[in-house]
Amino acid sequence: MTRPVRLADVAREAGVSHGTASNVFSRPEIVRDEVRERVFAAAQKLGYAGPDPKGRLLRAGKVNAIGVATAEPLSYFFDDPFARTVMSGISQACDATGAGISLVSAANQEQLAWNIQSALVDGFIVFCVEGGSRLVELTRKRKLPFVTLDFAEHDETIATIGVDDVAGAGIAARHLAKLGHRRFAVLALPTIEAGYGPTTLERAQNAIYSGTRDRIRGYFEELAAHGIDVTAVPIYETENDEASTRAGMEHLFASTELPTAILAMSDRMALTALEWLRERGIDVPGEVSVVGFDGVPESALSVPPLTTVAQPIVEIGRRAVRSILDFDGTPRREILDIEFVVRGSTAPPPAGD
Amino acid sequence: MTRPVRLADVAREAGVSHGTASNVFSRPEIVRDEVRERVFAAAQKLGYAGPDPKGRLLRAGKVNAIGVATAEPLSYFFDDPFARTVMSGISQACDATGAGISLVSAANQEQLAWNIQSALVDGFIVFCVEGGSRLVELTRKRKLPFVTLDFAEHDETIATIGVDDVAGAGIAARHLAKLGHRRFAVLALPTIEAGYGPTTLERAQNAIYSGTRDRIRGYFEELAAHGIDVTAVPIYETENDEASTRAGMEHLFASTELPTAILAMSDRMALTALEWLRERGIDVPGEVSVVGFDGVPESALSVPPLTTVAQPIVEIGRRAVRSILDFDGTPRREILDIEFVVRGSTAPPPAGD
DNA sequence: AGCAAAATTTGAATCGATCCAAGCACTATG
DNA sequence: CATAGTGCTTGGATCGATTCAAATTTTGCT
Repeated sequence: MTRPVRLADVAREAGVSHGTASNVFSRPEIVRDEVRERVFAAAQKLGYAGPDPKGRLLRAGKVNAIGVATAEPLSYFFDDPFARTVMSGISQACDATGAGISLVSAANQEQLAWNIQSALVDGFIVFCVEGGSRLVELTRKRKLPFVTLDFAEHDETIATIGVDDVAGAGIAARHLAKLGHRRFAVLALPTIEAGYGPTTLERAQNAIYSGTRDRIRGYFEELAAHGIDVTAVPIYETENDEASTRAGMEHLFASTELPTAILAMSDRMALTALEWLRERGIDVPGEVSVVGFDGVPESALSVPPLTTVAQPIVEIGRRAVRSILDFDGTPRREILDIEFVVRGSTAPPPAGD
Repeated sequence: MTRPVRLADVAREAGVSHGTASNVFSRPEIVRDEVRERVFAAAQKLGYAGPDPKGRLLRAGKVNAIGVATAEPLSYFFDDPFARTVMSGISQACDATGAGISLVSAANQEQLAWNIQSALVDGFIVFCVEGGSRLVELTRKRKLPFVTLDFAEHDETIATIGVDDVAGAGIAARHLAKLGHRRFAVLALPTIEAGYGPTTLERAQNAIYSGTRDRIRGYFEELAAHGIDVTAVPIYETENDEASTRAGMEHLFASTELPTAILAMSDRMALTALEWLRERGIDVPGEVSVVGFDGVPESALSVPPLTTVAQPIVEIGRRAVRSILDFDGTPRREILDIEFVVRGSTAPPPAGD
């Protein structure tokens, strides 16, 4: 555990200047063969690990890595189906340019702020699922290029990539309404900082997360347009995980007026709902229809396969990387097309309903 | 797009030394209130983004990030179920200590070497699935703490965390043999650099990947012990992806002697096999039994749920991080216990078989 | 006011490399 | 033999911060 060998040590050992020693490693072709050998031999002898990237970095300026930040725990990137799929796209784009990926997150707020401040990256891709705006502020302070995902706050100074949530939610609601459904229930993404439980339309419309707000708006405008009594539609706000979604299903199916159609704001919730219904022997789509949102790969594999509002998730990831790498000083806002994918989880309501 | 503001600029603007300016940001409590305010004001005025981590890094020495390396494309971390689960464990341990995660990989060999050399990390966790030993050599050159996963080469100078592959594979084979199976087939992990197709026992026993070698050994020692004609057991080597596994199933089920038991060296292959069998209406476990290896979360969710040799995958990830963070100069080799999980994909062979 | 102790501030040194203008050695040319 | 040209090497400057011993200012006390 001795002091590590520096380039200067190697240079001294080889009897050359540090400039030449540096050249041996970074542009070997410009130094004389004999000298190069001598330096390599010295490096070998001293056990030199090669130019330390920490030193190089300061001079070079570029880290060659993209930071991906979220306010969730780090495992979010590997556990959440949507995040995972975006990361796939990010990976593809990074592989294509040889860039690395730095995952930045933390268990608590203070640590998160520090991690964002000290992350060695060339730019950030920010997942705005929770604690979005605070995270964005933290990131903005770094004065590096960054792009937000799912951050629909209309701020022209912030680059973002997303889809038209209002339109997407609208299509989902219209699909079910046209099939003849009249009794709806909504599984909503978080509207406030933390916690889950039944909520009201008014509260949902004032959600601090714009994605939640927009999807709510899309659902309800369309339902209203089809003459549904919007005030009677129960909304259950989850934390987009299994436990709170199951609690939501319990709640929605404990009422006297059972819903025949469920609008889930994420595939993750929709898939959990499907599972919950199957466990109780409630037939999907015979008795209840379910529509998801996102279009994660898993949605095609469930039984029955999920009807959902598919975002071009991988493409979102790819573009996010391009957006950082090609940043020209002016933040871009990209709205990508959604595709409504009708699969096996939706059908007309049971006869008589 | 002007030259970024440095701490020295702020110091000059505020009329203090750069030493004091530095203290304002890193130990604000030791500078006089009035001065602190003055420096903050100067920073504000100049649009200073805060101390640049690139500069700090050189002095501090520690990056506070763990590198995770593989020779696969970056998306491997998000697409492969085993990798994903290990990453979950790594995430947990990193969150617990506030460390970040740097994903290091590359599409081609040259780029990979460069990325390993220049990764800004405090240590490496190396996934040795493919190109293991080359990757290990590259990593070793950095002279940073590192730990390999799934690298059973018996080299005392290399830290590793894994399971007893021979024993695990043995249990799987014994389970099937005891159920009465006599006609086996093996879906093997890669034995050589690239490519897939039918292979021989001899070639598999000389696989360049020790994990493959050990599992083969475990399977065949146990089968031989149960009086099975080991030379008649077909082995198909895949690339552990869907396409090559499907090709393997086609091959194995094109023969005249249909197998009643499939030993898959990974859950990923086993799950694909299950799917392939279902598509063809071949009943599992009625007509064919399948045993996987790994114990990824998905294995519990398939229909039927998969009988498999479960590694403590998340724990492997957690320990890998601890192994880097607590590195004391001597590489540790940890062998964790496996657990054989019997689920619904195995049963006695059809009567008369 | 005078002096010691405590609290701040200073500025040079350091972290580990890369870059580049200038210098040197050697060869080719008139 | 002087001159220009080519090819390699040198060493100082720089990247952006932190650190720490020494200098300075402030505070506390008589």
